[in-house]
Amino acid sequence: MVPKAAKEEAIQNHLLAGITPEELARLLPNLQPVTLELGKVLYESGEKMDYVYFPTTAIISLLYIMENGSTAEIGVVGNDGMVGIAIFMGGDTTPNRAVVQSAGKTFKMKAALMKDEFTRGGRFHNFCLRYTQALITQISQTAVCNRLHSVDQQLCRWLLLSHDRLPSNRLIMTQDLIANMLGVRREGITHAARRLQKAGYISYVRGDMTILDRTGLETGVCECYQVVRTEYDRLLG
Amino acid sequence: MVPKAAKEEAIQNHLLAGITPEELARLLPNLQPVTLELGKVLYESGEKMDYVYFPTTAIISLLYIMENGSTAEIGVVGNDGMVGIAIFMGGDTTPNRAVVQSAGKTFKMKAALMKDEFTRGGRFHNFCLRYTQALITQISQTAVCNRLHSVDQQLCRWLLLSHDRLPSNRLIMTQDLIANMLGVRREGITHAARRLQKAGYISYVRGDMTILDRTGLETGVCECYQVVRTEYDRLLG
DNA sequence: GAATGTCTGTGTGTTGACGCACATATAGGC
DNA sequence: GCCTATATGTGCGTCAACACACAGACATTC
Repeated sequence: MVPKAAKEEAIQNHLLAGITPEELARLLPNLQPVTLELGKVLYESGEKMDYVYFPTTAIISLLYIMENGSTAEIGVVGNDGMVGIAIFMGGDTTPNRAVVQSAGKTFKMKAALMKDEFTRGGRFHNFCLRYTQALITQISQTAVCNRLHSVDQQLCRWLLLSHDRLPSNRLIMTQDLIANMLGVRREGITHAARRLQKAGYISYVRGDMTILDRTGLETGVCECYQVVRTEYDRLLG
Repeated sequence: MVPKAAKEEAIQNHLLAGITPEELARLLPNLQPVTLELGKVLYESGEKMDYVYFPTTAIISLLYIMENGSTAEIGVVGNDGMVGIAIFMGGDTTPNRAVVQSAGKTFKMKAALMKDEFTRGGRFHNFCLRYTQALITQISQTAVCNRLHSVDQQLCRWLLLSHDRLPSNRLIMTQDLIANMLGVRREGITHAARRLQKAGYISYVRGDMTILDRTGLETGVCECYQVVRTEYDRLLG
């Protein structure tokens, strides 16, 4: 039996909300709710993926880890999508780490079941592919932004992308961790965050950040944010 | 009738070379050979794609164009892949421009025929998806490289990625154009290229560059190149 | 061979981000 | 309350890349 509450919770994830009732009915018994703590690693680079994850309130960051240990984020996944696209794309692994950026809930499903449902075709298949294209846009825009924009702009972009995937205005995260995500120095984030706080857009105390004025953040962001946002809406809206 | 010569030429493209004989036989009558000049734009950002392109000797660059006109490359496609993945991913467009970086030959095919063959499933379907995953890795690594590495390292990476997709050691391309691809200043490329020439790795005269010592370039490159190379081999090798 | 346009080399000053060092502030355990 | 670990603020020297300016080299055209 599938309790109705599980369905209500599952469709907080936009992909699960968008598929047909028949598809959802097939998937629901296989979706296991999991609560993820900050910092939990879902996949290690090159590691075979056993599960696909559909976040509802958690946010997952996709990171590349350099040989010297420095890191850079290539994309972020929340209730807009799924973690583990390599499972149906055919590669089974990626050279990235998937790590929990904001604690919360997800549903996980066995990789084999994911492949089965994907190969049935149908709307689920199409949704997975369209989501993948949206993710490609996000990664592309990260590349562009890393090349051409300032740390200030990138912090705004990152905060807005996170906020879009967050159930509240609070983000539990130290400046040191944000710096690791963006691949910049911790001091760089301190400077940028102070400016945003002085402007009244955010407030923060020791790893507890609150977004006070989204519109303000949007004035400080580069065009990259809107490009990604528009593309997600176009492909999955 | 499909002349045998056309088949010989088509399978210079690795995707076309890897699919089943039946699939190739179905596609061949629909593949039109096209010779592309340097600078030719295949798709504009947001423009509906009418054709998918399978390069054999040409190289296509995927660029993002900022509102202020500055540009940055997010990926490069040669005989290893195809241009126009948005056609089968379902989005039909992308926010990027596809422009010819190195003149040469491609085969093009109507978007509708591409979709038909893709939805048949089979090895072609799987190859398209695996190629897409490889491209994601390339874009991801571009993001990482843009964040963490020097112009010198990035030029080496770019030259090696291009050389892998080139039928010869010659690359017809001015420093100004390379700068636009990498999203850096022309002078930055001048400096980096001079160092590589002094080291004997390359030689160049007014937009005519020759790669003399690949192994040398590999000593100057960051790990990003090898990550991408390995992933292409794993997924499509 | 003169004129023009394009490509490459070089200099100067500026700036954004880095690396390092250390000061201050808060939370939590004992 | 004290201690320690962690988080944030700040200063300073360095450096890579930037913007701008212009000189020289080569190619093409007439």
